[in-house]
Amino acid sequence: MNKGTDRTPLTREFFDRPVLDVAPDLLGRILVRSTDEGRIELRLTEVEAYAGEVDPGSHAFRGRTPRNSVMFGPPGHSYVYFTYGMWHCLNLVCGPEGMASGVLLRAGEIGVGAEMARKRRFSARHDRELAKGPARLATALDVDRALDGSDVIAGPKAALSVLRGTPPPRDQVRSGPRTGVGGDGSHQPWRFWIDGDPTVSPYRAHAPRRRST
DNA sequence: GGCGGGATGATCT
DNA sequence: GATCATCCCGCCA
Repeated sequence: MNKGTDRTPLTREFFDRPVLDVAPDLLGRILVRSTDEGRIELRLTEVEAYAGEVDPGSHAFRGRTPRNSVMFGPPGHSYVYFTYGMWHCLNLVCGPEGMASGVLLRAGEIGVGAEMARKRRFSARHDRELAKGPARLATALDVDRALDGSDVIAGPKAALSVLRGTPPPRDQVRSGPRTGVGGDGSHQPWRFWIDGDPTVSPYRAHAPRRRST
């Protein structure tokens, strides 16, 4: 990790903005996960924006449910969901409150605590694959539903927090369609990543699963 | 390295 | 009962 990285936690105001402002601005920030075993730090390299109840790709599209209720609460909190029967994904809720918008954290580079991440991600061949993909990121950082609703601006001692880090130059930020989102939500360029970064997950077009016969 | 397909279960209609 | 913001393995090149 760069010397001179800004280790100040992000503020509530940072998250209390429209999701399309917050999402690209999260690139290069440092996500800190603290557990009994130690600390893992990850530099965010890929994210996706989900624009609340107006976005067909969003869990909040059909309104508030017990699972997604955190998305409707104050910005600066984590929303963790369980999917495909096996995996967790980590999101950060953005403002304004009640909009139910969030940013899916899709990939990052582990700078501190790689040993712990390797233990949890034993099948990864290279360190750049430890958090390449949203479920891998959550697995590497030991994130599950127990962390749903965590306040991420409480400082680096909290279970989950985000520090200012070092955002990339504007011309290194790319955007494109979101991964795995079909239907009306598929054409918005709401996926953001750092150009050329080896930890960015490969794009896969949305492919409807075959009907079982 | 690039694919096809199976695994697996909470959630919501 | 369909959907799901996925990953990994095995196979082929």
